[in-house]
Amino acid sequence: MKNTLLPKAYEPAKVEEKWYKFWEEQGLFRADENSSAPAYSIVIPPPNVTGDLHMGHALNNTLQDILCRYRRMLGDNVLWMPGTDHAGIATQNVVERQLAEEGLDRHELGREKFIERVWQWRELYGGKIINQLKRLGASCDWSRERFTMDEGLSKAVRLVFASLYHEGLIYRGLRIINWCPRCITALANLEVEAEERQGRLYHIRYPSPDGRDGLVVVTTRPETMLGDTGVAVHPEDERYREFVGKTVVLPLLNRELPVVADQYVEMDFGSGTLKVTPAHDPHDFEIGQRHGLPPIRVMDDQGLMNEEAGPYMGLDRDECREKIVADLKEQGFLLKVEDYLHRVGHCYRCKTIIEPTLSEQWFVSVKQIAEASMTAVHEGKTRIIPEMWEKNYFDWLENIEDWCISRQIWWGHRIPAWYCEDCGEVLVAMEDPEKCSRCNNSNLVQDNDVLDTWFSSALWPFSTMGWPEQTPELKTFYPTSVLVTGFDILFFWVARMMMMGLHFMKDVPFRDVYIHALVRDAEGMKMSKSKGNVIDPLVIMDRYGTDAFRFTLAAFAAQGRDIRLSEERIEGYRHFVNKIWNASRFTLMNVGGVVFEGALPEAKSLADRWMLSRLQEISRKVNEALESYYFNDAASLIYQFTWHEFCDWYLEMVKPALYGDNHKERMETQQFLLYGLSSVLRLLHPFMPYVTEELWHHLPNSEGSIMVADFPRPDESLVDRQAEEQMAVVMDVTTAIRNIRGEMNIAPAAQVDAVVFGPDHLTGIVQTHGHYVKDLARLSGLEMHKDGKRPRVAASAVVRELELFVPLEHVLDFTDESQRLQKEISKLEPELARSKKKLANKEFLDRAPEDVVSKERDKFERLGDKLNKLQRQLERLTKISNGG
RNA sequence: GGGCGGGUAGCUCAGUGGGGAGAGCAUCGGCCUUACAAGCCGGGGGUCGCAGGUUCAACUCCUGUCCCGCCCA
Repeated sequence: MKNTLLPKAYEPAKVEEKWYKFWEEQGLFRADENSSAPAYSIVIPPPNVTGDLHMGHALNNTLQDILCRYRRMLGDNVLWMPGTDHAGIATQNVVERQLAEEGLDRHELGREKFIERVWQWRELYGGKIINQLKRLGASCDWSRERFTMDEGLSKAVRLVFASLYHEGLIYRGLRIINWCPRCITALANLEVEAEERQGRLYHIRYPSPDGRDGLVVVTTRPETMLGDTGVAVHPEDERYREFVGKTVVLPLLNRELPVVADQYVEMDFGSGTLKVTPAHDPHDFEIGQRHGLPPIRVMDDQGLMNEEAGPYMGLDRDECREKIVADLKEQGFLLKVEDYLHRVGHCYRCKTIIEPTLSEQWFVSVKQIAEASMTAVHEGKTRIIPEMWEKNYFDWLENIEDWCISRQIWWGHRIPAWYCEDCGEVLVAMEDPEKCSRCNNSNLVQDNDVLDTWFSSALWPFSTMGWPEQTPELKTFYPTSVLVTGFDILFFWVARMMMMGLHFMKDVPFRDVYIHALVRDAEGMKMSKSKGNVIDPLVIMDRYGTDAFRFTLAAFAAQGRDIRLSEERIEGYRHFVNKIWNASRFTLMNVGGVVFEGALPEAKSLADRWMLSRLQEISRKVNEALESYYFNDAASLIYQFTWHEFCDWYLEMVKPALYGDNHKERMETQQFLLYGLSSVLRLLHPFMPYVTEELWHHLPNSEGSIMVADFPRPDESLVDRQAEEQMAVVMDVTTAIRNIRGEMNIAPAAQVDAVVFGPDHLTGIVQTHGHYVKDLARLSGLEMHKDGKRPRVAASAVVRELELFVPLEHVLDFTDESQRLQKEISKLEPELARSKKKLANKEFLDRAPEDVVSKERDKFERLGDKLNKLQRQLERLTKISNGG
């Protein structure tokens, strides 16, 4: 017999670890690639191996876990594929920082040794975030855990690179790219974050060669003038027509710059002239190309001015700017400086200001594969949920530019390209080449660069399943059922997975993409370490328990809206966990270890019939909500039902039967009570895995883990409309009496009587189920009459068509009671007036649908009847209080 | 400048095919009633950003407008 005595309060810390271990040991997270059950699969958005679990991860993985646990309970063959990505730049940064502490840098160590160090680091710390995900309860199939630098995934990366290269979709080219002088690497356009900065507009005079005024250019970056090789004006700009084809002189360096006419120039911005720096601005580069203006790089890889900068060589960008501005001022070239708010690109990893720089890099030509990704969504092969994100997805893909994939770092997949030192041939191959395919010499050097981490992440949905091998996993689980992710990586990751999946698997990587919210702080600010407003999920789990935390996230995960999280809210849901705990405690105390055999008997009592019926409705709605990613609806449905129906009403209603001495009645009630509780726990399990598992094992007839118990599905045969209607009457009458008690300040312990007048169909219900009312409203007596003399000194109320009196001889305060009635009346009056007006409107009667009109008529009658009764009650009261 | 989202109770938010405005927290009053004071019972509180329009009927649809947030240039 199981232990049915529960401690008074739930202590999460004691049970969480135990059950996670249990699930793992029982192999309950394992997916079966050979099963014939319906497959359900999700690949985890791989967290950075350097990462710590933050709120974003917590939300993201809670939602995935809810889906996975739900599907498992429905009997699906669930694969939740976990893993981490190697986070090239971030990881390299971490290890370099570690080296710096030892007084080393990676160049002293050398490439091979450095990479060894990174692997060592990964061995030691890479498991951290995985353990944190386990803390959260994530039911991933850890036996399949993958890492983007694994052998298999690396092979996939290499094959994809080689294929795209041979298809002409990957190429090497000289372009303006985004250069981070701190990370010392190129970045993709996406990896640059534009941030508003207070800057300045410098108006600088570029004189004519004859010493006359020349042109005034306007720039926010005066240091780039050292790389100017021209000045552009708009072809239709009358002001500067005479300058076109002539030259002006670059101050400080005294270089002659041709003046060209180009459509790109905005005539009404600044002076309407544009200094052209082809090596440090993408637009300038294009203008340079059109007019034959050579690019001159004036900075080196670390952002220091180089030999082209003449006297400014060796200064960094900021120092150089200061010096140049001072020199220009001194020499009289600086005409004006204005404050100017503009957006400046920053490295998304280290926040350093990006330097647009001309550089030779590898690119993926994406236009063509982007097209297929759009089509797939247009055709509904993949759904994006909520739909509003589709537009962003399309916009981005429509305006997509080639993707710069080479990074000048060491940690990552090295580009499988070799250069022949003898003939200059470029070789790209799956196997490391030994000889040049053109000149047959073996003087080959591999490209030094590695690939963008997102390049390998883009293959995640199939590389993790063993591609390029044709594995049973791929057969069973690809395409995956859904991808759950935040909108911040819609382009970085989702769109790219679509492109790669469609190109290499010939099918979309996922059927659904569910885009969830961002977690913000209570003030709606994005959480960030620098703002100091971060709430650490691990601290929260310690303090409130994982279940309360997860439930909070789910309850706030409304589609299309950010989550404002505060500890208060989590605390609120901890109360809910406790409520469940205590409802279970109550149940177990009153059921003992009785194990019931066989099917549920037919419910006879109103309480049981009602509870069972309500449960069907709730489980129907919860299933619907989970199927369509309305996590918050599912959570609040269960919350409302559990607390305000199951606990507030049902548990109270069954107490007499449980405490009574009718053995048969007690046994039946125990069965339904257990069934109800078991259903609640199963409904809750995807949200609150730990407490539900703990309680499950205390239930006398439970077997094994709740993880593999059946998720409640609606059973139409248990829906009982009549019970729900009757119960509604019982609840209304009970509430009305409780209201009177409350308003009249009748002590809870004091017993009162109630007399009910009204039509048979209602008094009949009250008659039959009066024991519930008596119990819940603490009545000593309850009488029913069709009509007759009303009690003299009594508080009264109208419920539906029932008039309800609580005789309070000697204690009734006439003033209080008449005020109470008056209040009821004045609430009713405007409502009745509105209804009356509506029914007096001929247009309404003519045009509104019949059922709406008849509903309105019913309402009018109901309100009128109620008002009448209340007024009569008030009159009678007044008469009595006046001594009548 | 373009696009998207939001403005509903003191706070945070639901309201997914137009037809009686909801929840949680907070607040007020009453209760240690043998599951739970992390609780129970009851109450108060909203001209649904503003202005028009469509409609018999608008929180819901349309137009304009103000404010806030995000993305892209």
